[in-house]
Formats: sequence, structure tokens, C-alpha cells
Amino acid sequence: MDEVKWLSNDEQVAWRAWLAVNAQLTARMNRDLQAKNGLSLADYDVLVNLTDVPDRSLRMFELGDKLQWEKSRLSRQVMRMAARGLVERRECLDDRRGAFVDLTPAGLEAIRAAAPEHVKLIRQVMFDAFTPDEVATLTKLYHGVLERLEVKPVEAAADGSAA
Amino acid sequence: MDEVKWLSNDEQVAWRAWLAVNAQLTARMNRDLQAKNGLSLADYDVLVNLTDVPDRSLRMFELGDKLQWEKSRLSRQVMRMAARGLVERRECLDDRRGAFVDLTPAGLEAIRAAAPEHVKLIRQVMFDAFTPDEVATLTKLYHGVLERLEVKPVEAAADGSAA
DNA sequence: CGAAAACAGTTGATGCAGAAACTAGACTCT
DNA sequence: AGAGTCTAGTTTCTGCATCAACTGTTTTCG
Repeated sequence: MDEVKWLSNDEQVAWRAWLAVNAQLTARMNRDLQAKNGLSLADYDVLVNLTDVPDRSLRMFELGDKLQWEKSRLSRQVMRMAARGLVERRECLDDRRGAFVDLTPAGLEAIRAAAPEHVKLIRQVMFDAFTPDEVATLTKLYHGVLERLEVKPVEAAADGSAA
Repeated sequence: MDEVKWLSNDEQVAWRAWLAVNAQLTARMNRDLQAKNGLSLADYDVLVNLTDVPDRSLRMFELGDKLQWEKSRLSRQVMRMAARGLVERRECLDDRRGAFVDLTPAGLEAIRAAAPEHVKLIRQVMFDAFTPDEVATLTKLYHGVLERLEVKPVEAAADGSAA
């Protein structure tokens, strides 16, 4: 009844490679961003999501949906970023529970400064070595995983700017 | 001179999907392990690496190499796990700076209890939906990424047991 | 209307992760 | 031998992530 179907050897190799890429690449992005631009990956992700959007402003919960973060995490993250001047909080008049987060000029400058190096790294370790077919396969597989995790797939920005 | 080569739209979609899978799957594994077995993913990873090895014992630095963790992180992790009885620390007679980490019976029991559900999740969201070709492609691509990150690819355990 | 439920966001407690400084034992090389 | 260097591991400090509890607001619906 509860026979376990273990991973085949090939699957296990793939799985461990996945875990390793996952951990190493995340760590690397964090280190590079921190060293070169004084941003954490979390900072970067917030900035990207604000830059993506026409008026560079989002309700907290919208940002939270995009990032799929715990709301407490977002709350603290925004607080810290506001203290550093990267974003600004603005109260919402329609719904007095709510709050907007606006990208500041300093925040825009910060991501404009950070993005090129960041994209370069991603290209270097991933996309420059992948064929279009491989990219398509990856996308298909990832989206499948997201569906099975019951998370909605993510869209791209209108201009492919911010990675 | 410093023209930035942004990501194409397809690449960007793939990239964001990767980020999402990465974050969501890690979070999910953590939650499930914590809820069902009282283990963090970090606990699990340590246990897997000890289970993999013939005598279920490793030097700290060997474990650190396998996990690719900061040594301070490993030090604390092992301390916490030892306090909970999942592993035991043992001093090294050959090299008096050194320390062994031994898997305890309780640790073995913990991973035996946790592994089936954990593997089931991984199968559910990934491998059961992948063809062998796709698994092979993933492995190839990930190993490529690891090389470009200058990290050595990882091996599988002898018995495909512990995912 | 008005009570109950749902929602938006913050706060407090706790545990974890990373960088750098530190301790102490082992190597190297003349 | 012994000065300098390297290696193994711990500790300190700081910042981040999660969970649960909480405040205040809006919605629902009988």
C-alpha cells in the first residue's frame, strides 16, 4: 500500500544538480549584488516589480502577489527599503487599510545601475549557453512545475529590460 | 563598449519561471517537512549526506564540501541537530582541530520517516511529469551552469534512496 | 441595519544565514 | 627546531524570514 517509488539514478542526479544550481546561483546573485550595488536579491526583486509596472507604484498586496512573499516579509522589506530611500510608502485613500509602495528616483537609479551586471551574470551562466529549444523546454517544464505547485505562471515585462 | 544585452522575451519568461519554481518549491519542501516531520530542509540535507556515506559519519569539512555551506552555518546547524539528538559530534584523534559528525539512530529514523513523503512531492511536481529525455536535458543544462559557476557537479548515492 | 467574516497590513518572538574575527592545531621550509 | 602559513572549526554580530497574534477596515448577508 505505501510502497515508495524512489528516484531513479538519473532522476537523482538531475535532482541534486537542481538543488545545487538553485543554492549556488542564488548565493552568487546575492553576493554580487551586495558587493557591487549594495542591494540584496530581495531588494532587487522588489525594484524589478515596481519598475515593471506603468506608474511604478503598487499596492502592498499586489506586490506581495507578484513576489509570492509572506506579507510580514514584504512589510519589513518595504520598511527597510523606505528607510534607505529606494521606495516610498503612500497611504491609500480609497481603502484606508491599504498602502501604496512607490518607486523613488533613487530606487530607479539603483536598479538601473545594478541590472546590467546582474543580467550579464545570468547570461553567462545560463542563457548564453542554451539553445532556443532548450529555453523553450525549460520554460515548459518550469510552468508545469508551477501548475503542480498550484502557483500561477509569471509574465514577462513589456520591454525585456529588467530581467 | 558597455552595451547591455538584455534577455529576450522568451529568456525572460524562462528566467522568471525558474525564479518562481525555485522559491515556491523550496518553501513548499520546507513547510511540508516541518509540518509532517519536524525537520527543516537544512536538517534533511544534512541527514541525506550522512546517510549517503558508508559509515554514516563525516568530518565537518567534508560535510561542508558536500553541502557547499558556509562553515559557520554548518557549525550551528550541527550544534542544533546534536542538541535534538539527530547527530552526534565526535572528536577526531588524528587531527585534534577536527570533529566528526555521526548520524544517530534517531537521525536515521527521522530521515527514514521523512523521505517517502518528500520524494513523493518531488515526483509529483517534477519527475512524474518529465520524460527521460527531459530529465537528461535538465541534467546536462544544470551541470553546465554549475561548471560556469565553478562548482563541481554532484554525484548520486549508490542506492537512489534518499532523494 | 448590524453581527460575523474576510481583508490589508503591522508587530513581536524566535530561529536561521552570512561575513569577519578569532582559537587552536598542523604543515612547510630552510 | 621554529617562524610563517594554512587549515578546521567556533563565535560574534547583524540582518533577514517565518509564524502567530494583533489592529483597524471593508464586505457580506440574514
